[in-house]
Parts: sequence; structure tokens; C-alpha cells
Amino acid sequence: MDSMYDDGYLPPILTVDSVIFQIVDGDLQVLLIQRAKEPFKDKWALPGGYNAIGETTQEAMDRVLSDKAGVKTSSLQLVEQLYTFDTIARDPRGHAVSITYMGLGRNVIPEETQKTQKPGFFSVKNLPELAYDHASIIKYAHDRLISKLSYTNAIFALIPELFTLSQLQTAYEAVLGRPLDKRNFRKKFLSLELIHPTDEYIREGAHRPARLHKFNSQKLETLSRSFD
Amino acid sequence: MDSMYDDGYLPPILTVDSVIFQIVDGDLQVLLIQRAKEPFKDKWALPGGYNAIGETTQEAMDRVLSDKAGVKTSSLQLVEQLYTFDTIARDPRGHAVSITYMGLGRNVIPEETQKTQKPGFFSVKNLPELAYDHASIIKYAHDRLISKLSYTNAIFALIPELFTLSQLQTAYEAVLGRPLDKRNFRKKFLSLELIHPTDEYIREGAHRPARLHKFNSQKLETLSRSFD
DNA sequence: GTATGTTTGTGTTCTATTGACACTAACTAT
DNA sequence: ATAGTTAGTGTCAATAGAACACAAACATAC
Repeated sequence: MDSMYDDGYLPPILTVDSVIFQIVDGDLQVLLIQRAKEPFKDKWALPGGYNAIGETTQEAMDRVLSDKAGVKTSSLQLVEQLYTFDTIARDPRGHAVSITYMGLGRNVIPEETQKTQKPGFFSVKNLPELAYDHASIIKYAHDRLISKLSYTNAIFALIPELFTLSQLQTAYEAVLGRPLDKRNFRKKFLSLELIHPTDEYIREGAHRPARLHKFNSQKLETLSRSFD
Repeated sequence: MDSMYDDGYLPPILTVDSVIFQIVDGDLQVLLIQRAKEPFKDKWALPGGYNAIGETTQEAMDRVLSDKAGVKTSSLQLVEQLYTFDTIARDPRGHAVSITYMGLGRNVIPEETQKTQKPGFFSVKNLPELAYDHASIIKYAHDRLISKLSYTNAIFALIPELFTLSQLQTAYEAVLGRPLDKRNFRKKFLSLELIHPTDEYIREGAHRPARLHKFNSQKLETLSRSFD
């Protein structure tokens, strides 16, 4: 036994779970796997697993996400810790504490291996029956994401580096789940000065070509809010 | 050894730390203890300790806060999970994961016992040298609190149940660290419809008495924000 | 009981932001 | 040349935010 436990101290089971979002065809989707073992065998679940000693929770998440869902964290544009859930009853095997992360990506394709458990993206508007309390974790993540869109540039992580303003608006609509006014959206978003136009245009269909824009930064930036 | 560890799985050390705020004389203060043991012996620190098996993190925090700082969670008006920090180097004894909570109270007085470690409240504007990364955790909590004031009724937890509008404003100023305009503050805050006037007045000095107000709810309420 | 000092309580004006709303520009395909 | 489709743009009204000053109500000292 590890000397760290010499004094008889026993920590709870520590797990990580990840909520990975991407937008496909204007639809917000979340990455799920189908559990291969009990408990909740064959039910859909967020990719998650144990956090072993010597691993940070981020490292544990990277490993678990890769092993069980075939998705590399490096293929995501933004990863952020969400919340830490703990309930005695959460895991039928005993007291567990789960640290959850939210990841945002663009065009993420799970690479299936022998270890992966049928990973796939599901529309958040139409989720299958989920294991554990994962439905509420997804809702929590979605709420957080909606909130982040109002005071950060987080949307950059869900759309291509070069994008049209229509793509940008569609991405907002996918996350918010409601339509936005085109002129007001553009006026407002451009006033935030988070993006700049490039001199490239994209022609993709029998209509006027759209100018491509780019975020000033591909890292999370926070806008200031204020009470007074 | 507990059967939960039969398969050789070893979780990291799990700890909880709490950031307890209150306002004293218009000054935002945070609860610290002076560490009795190495590491960081005699340095000031946030009340924290191990999370044992069978305990939720909340329960661990309640216990640790009471044991080391002589403060009962039940004497706080609001407790909220903040963030979970983990670094290999955080604790000299090995890999540790710390779940942090923020607590808000009014007129909190630590009750010293043999087990407490010199608990006391310190102005966040004038902190002593701190153990671990606790200075950054306090900053994180303070930032979160500032942010919460702009879209919740969280301030209720820092002022008496019955309060004057001046007290309310002073509390905001203590947290935000800057003065606010009296008329604008009142107009704005009253428009949120979180509080209502009572028919009581308070006379405390050689001046016009102030009307006492009350929050509609003594629980955390969130106002809606929106992008569009 | 009058004057002084102190905090409470209140409105207006100006500026900035938000929300509603419709047409022309530029391209492809027929 | 025409039809169809998406891109791109401005005005007006309503709401919210920021700056700003004075009278009301009390206690105290004289």
C-alpha cells in the first residue's frame, strides 16, 4: 500500500466526467458512449472514469476521453472545469466524487478502437436515456455554455477559424436554441470587437459570396460586466 | 483495507478548503487560521482538511470548518462550491485535489476550542502571507462574488435581514471595492424587485431615520441575463 | 427653542444600448 | 435574361445607464 495512506486516511473514489459539445448542421451535439459494463450496462453515458493517483484531473480526463470515446483533448478548442458533483448514492459501488469538464470542439470525429465504447454525438434536443445523473450534468453544462456566450468569445471553439457571420449566428442559435435577428446580432457582435474581417470570401451556392471573419484570439477572452 | 480498493485503484488525496466572507464596518473580510503543523507551519491559511470516505465534500467542509476555525456552516447564510484545484505540487505530501467552497455570513464569530487554530477574519485588502496557493483561491472567490452581485441577490447573505438602503449600498461597495452613486444605485436595485420596504425605521444618530428593507427571499435567486 | 450637523431620500437630463423591422447586392442555375 | 438564394446594410423608438444637487428628519449643543 502506498505510504500516503499510512495514517489510515481513505479518500472517496474520484472520477472525472466530460461533456463534449460540438455543432453539426446547426445542431448542438454532445458526445456519449454506451457503457460496456454494469452499472448501467448498455445505457448511454458521458465519457468518464477513475482518476488515479499521480494524475491531475485534467490528465485523467484526457486519458479517459481518449480511451473510452476515442477523442483526443488536443482536438478540442476549449476545455474548462464545470463543477464537482458528489453524492453518496451517485455510484452504486459507494461514495464517489466526480469532477466534470466541458469541452468544445469543431468537427470532432471519435476514433473507435477496441477500448472505445460506441462513442457518438447526440443532439442535446434529443438525448437517449442516460446513466447516473448525466442528464442533469449535461443540462448544467449547457446552461453554463449559454451563459458564457453572453460574456466571452467562447463561441470561437465551436466554429471554424475562418467563418461567415451567418455561421457565427447559426452557432449562437444552436446553443441558445432560439433564432436571433440578423441585423441586431451583427451590430452587437461586431461592436464587441472580438473578430475582424479577412479579405477572403467564400462562394458556396447560387448566391452572393460571404466574407470570412476571424477571431482576434483563439483563446477564451472574457468581456467585462459591471453592476454600476 | 476497504473492499472498495480491492482492484488496486488508488485515488488522489482529496481535501476541501473554504473561503468564508463577511463584512465588518464596511470592510470585506475573509476567515483564516494559523496552521499548527507543517507544511506551512505558523502561516495563515484557509480552513481546510481531508475529505474522508463516506463523507460528502459538503460534510467534510462543515466538519473541517467547525474543527479548525470554530465556525458552524449553519451560521452562514450561503454556501456555494467554487472550483476544484489540483496540482501535483500543491501539497508537499503528494498529489492532492482540493474542492473549494465559498461561504457568506453576517456577524460570524469563530468559537475557539482546543482544536481550532487561531481563527480570525482578515481584510481582503490587507492579507497576511498565506500558505499554499490560498492567495489565488481567495482572489478567485472574490472575483466570483463580485460577479455574482451583478446577477443574483447574493448580497442578502452579507447584511442583516432588516437593512437600510445605505447598508445595502455599503455592502456592495465593500465587495466591489469602489464607491457607487447613491441615487443610481437605489433606482437600479429597487427596479430588480428583490427587496421590499418594511414599515419599520431605524434611528441611530443625530439624523433622519432610515427605512428598513427586507429581501423577498433569503435564498439565492438568479436574475436572467441574455445575449439578444 | 433655535441653530448646527449628519444621514436619508428623491428626479431630471443626457447618452448609450437594445429591439423591431425590409430592401438591395451578388452570385448560380436554368 | 430570369428566378432563386443568401449576404449585407440603417433607422427609429424604447429602454437602460451615468452624471448630478437639494430638501427632509432627526439629535445635540447652545
